[in-house]
Amino acid sequence: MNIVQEESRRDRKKLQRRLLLIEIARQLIATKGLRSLKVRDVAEAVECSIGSVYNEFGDFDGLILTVNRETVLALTARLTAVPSDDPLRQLHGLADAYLGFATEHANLLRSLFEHRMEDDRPFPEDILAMVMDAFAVMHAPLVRLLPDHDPGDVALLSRMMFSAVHGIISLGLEERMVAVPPERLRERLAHFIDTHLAGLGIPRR
Amino acid sequence: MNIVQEESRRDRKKLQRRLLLIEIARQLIATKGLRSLKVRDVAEAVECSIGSVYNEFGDFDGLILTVNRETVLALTARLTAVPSDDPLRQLHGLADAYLGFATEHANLLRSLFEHRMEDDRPFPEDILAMVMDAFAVMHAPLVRLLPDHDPGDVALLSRMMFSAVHGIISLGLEERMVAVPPERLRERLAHFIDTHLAGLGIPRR
DNA sequence: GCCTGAAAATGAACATTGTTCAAGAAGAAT
DNA sequence: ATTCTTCTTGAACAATGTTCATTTTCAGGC
Repeated sequence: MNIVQEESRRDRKKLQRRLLLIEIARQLIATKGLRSLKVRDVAEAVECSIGSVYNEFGDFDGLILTVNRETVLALTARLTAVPSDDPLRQLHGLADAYLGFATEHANLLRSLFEHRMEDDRPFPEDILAMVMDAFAVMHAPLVRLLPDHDPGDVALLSRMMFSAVHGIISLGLEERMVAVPPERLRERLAHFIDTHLAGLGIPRR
Repeated sequence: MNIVQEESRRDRKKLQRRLLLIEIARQLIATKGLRSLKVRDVAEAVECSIGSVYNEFGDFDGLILTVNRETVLALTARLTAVPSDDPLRQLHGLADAYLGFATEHANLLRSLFEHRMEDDRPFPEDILAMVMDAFAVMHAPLVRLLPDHDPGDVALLSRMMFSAVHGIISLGLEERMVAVPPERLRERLAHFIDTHLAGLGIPRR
């Protein structure tokens, strides 16, 4: 046997199907919500047996977590793509990017934040770390805007600011408990950030 | 038969059990999380049949929603109890009160915000309204602090501010994705509010 | 106290859905 | 072609929400 990983026909098919399973599951979550996701629906859509889902992901949570993992990655990618030339504009861009992502992928984001593990099984460390990373995106621009502040304070501030944005958006987008009208959300978010920055001593432009 | 509601023995027992069912369900949610709540566990703990749970609440969601309804009421009571003599102190008190409630009843609050209806059944209007009410508690003190602002703006601002606090707390309390260390949360929240108020032109004390 | 009709309680049976695993199919190695 | 490993399958099982025919309870009238 070759030491080098060979791309056997079997492996290719297996990977292919793994990707398909994830894609189908994602679409089902995105369109009908996490609660409506059923193993049998996924298996049928992919035209494979129920057992194969288990072979691939261990259990149903495994599939959900895989989708959630990719959701954080997509979110991070979107946040990272925000131009960083101007720190002030970057902060607004980050809030906008999050709002955009939350609008387009409401159910996927909900799945990420609302999914609970069975029993008391621990939440996967890697997803934790990825979410933490995503919530730290405001750190860099804030460091540039507040060069004289204590680094620890800025680190905390950046996560709080993004958590605040998250709270405003996630509640604002719940059609059910509209804390803020959607159409105004964007401008209001920008205003909110400006106000907070002003409180930090950064002049409005 | 009397027109006046008579308190028959039957009615008393029924009400008694209804209260017990709710209490048990609440404790189970509070200690083991919404996902671990099972009809059979509740029925067994109350020593009644499964069917009685259905007679009382229609379906399982009905029981959960009843618990959630009482959770909003408890939250609102706690927020309303915050002294309102000094608007600035009141704002801090409201954030503290929410933090306290979220700390003591983490799972109940999660149940309120994370529970999704089966299929596409609509979320009960009354709970929506109650949550909206709870999220408007910052309105009164902000009106006093910003007497010259547009009333509509203040209404939006108050909901955004509370949503922000909600976001910071709910993420901060997730042991799993600690955006902000719990012990610092309290002081940091106060600081966050002060900064935002400063941005609104209200001098720090 | 007994009878009777309405209301409630019961829990076995059913429906849905996550999970397991023995048997078989498919492919790789020789 | 044969063997050996690995993967796939889906029937069976387990857990859990839901229903409903039957039984029990009990208020009201006699």
